[in-house]
Amino acid sequence: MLDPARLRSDLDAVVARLADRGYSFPTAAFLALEQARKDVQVRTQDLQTRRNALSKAIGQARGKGEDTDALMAEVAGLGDQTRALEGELDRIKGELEALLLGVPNLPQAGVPQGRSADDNVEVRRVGTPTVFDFAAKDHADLGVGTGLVDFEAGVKVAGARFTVLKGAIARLHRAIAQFMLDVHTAEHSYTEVYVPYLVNADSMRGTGQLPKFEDDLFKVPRGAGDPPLYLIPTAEVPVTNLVRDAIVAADTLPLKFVCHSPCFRSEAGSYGRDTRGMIRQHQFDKVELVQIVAPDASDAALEALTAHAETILQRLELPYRTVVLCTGDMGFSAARTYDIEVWLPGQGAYREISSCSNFEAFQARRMQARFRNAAGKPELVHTLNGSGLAVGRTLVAIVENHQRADGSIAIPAALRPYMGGIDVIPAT
RNA sequence: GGGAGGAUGGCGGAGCGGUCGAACGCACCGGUCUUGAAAACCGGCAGGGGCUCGCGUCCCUCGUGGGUUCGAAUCCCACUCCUCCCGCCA
Repeated sequence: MLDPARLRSDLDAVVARLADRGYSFPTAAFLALEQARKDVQVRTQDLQTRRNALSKAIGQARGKGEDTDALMAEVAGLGDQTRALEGELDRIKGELEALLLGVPNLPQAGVPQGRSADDNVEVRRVGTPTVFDFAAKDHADLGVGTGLVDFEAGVKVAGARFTVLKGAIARLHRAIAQFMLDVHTAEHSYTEVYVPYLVNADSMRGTGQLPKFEDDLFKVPRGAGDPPLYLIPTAEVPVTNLVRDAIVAADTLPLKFVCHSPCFRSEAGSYGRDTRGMIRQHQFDKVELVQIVAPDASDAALEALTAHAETILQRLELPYRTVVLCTGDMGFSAARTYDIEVWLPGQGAYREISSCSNFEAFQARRMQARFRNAAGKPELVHTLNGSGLAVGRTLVAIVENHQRADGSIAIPAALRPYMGGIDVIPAT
């Protein structure tokens, strides 16, 4: 959520910056609501003041044994009037909040101007696209070729966009996650956390998935009277919400968490896209990096977090590039985002394998996540997160980049300790 | 699932329906004292919001939501969560 004070004091600049990312701020509706809010709030508070003063006077008079009939007559009806106006104020504030919850974050200064992914700017490229002296296959063919990736079983058990892994490929999947966790905890000093995979609506609202993107989520209804839960689309949600409604001590910052979890996405609206293979699944694993930092530290933290994610690709000998997303391609809650794209020979393209963002105070304001600053006053923290990395897509990248002419797959050296020492997954 | 108790500021913990946003203690901050520190003493110290150039001032918040009342931390109802006991399951 944007800072309401800034919206009031600097509306034109905010509207202009939102337009840069293709969002049209409902200025007229906002101004009308804001005017109504101000008007009703002042009247409400005025009534409350009078009611409180008279009530207090009644108490004092009673204490002295004086007659209170005159005061009682004066206050008669004030309570009802006040309650009516309070209800009106609540309604207006609710509308205002609903409006603001639908407004995306402001891009940082320096984020390139653009409308789509075509306008993203490459900031570095590491390694070179893998070349083969044989006809390379994509991961779907390779996986089926090993007999260890079973797309049909996934469809039978659950449906489209679900996949079953077996044997050495299932182990490779596990090895990738273990490796990432070990690197981030041991070398990058993140604290590993295990969290719920079903969360409540407050958590989804805190990180920005609700109210606007409910269609992207799997919603789990419960018994009558119990509110629904939601399957997490990323560990970002439960992990970042650890600091919701909290005031943390300044000396505990930065908080750095790493979390391996499954992620569930409805993929509504992506029909027909990436239907082949396991690039886009309803369920996939991800190792997520989350940082909670002081505001003045968030820019540097984004660079560091992105580098932590890139380390994994380097260790796995995978070529990649890092791009900064343009204003028009950024996610709803982000102020600045780097996407890390791994080279996929099967597609002959770089494909997203990690997205690292600084949300500044956008999520913190929704969550009321604060720290006690040097002045001793609560102040909103900044939140960041990034994939470090998506496990399923890393599996795809390894299979495709480390394939051999006979259809077997070489295991990168970094993963062999996690694979019981084997260095190749043979084709059947 | 059954029963009992509880929820108050960063923490602990008081609070006959009326000067209670809340005693007291701890923690924290500032000061006096001290070579420095500790101790002692003095003072400060919840969050959010409105109006105001500012000094200020007003409103809301004692788990959440309703209700009673001129007035609710305090009374009533519902809900949530926590603790303990019994049962059940892992």
